Amino acid sequence: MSWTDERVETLKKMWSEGQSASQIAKELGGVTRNAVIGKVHRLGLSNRTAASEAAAPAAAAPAAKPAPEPKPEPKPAAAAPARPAPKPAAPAAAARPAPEPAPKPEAEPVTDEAADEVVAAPMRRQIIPAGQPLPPQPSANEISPEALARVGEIEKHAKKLTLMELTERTCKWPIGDPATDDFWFCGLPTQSGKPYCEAHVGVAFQPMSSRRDRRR
DNA sequence: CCCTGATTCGC
DNA sequence: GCGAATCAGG
Repeated sequence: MSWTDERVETLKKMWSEGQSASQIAKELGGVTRNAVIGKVHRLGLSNRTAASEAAAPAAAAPAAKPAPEPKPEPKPAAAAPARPAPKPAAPAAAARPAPEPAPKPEAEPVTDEAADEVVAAPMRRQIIPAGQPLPPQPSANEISPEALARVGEIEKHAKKLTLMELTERTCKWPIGDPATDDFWFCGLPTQSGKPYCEAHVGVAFQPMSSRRDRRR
């Protein structure tokens, strides 16, 4: 596989959308995340709004180099992308990982004002309607209130992954209405071997006894 | 252990 | 230019 214009375009798009290198690699196919990262750097579009600031936040600093070499390499590097903001074309198009949106609502959700605190994260996920009544969940009326309560709680922290973002270790519990944009997968860490996170395993797999005992 | 991105360097 | 290997952080 080579970097055709088309593939590069996809790369640029996804990278600017905040997709991880591995996700982009999967999407493109035929390349590893290393290849993607390598290309990203070669394209000079490395820093995309301080993604993880883990390493090399000041990599762009030209003077940061001790430069023991006799020849001081120019090193373009920076180029200051200064994107004019990625046009919020589609409202709920891509699922943004949203660092820490909700403070922690107590009981009733729904109240979700756009607490626009302009800090370091420019790309804030559009929080749309919110608090929709959950679509019919499997056997919801036969599940222990405790389990349901836990699900309700953890779903507030759901990572809201799209179908493509699911991996073997992300909870595949669907949330919302598949017919609309208001749909995502839980995405929290799976219970190990299970397809769901702990809370969702609780509602997905019920002990027989539990079901019988609560027979009406 | 899973994941991230960054960097190096032989090809 | 490319990307595996490696590094480093979460």
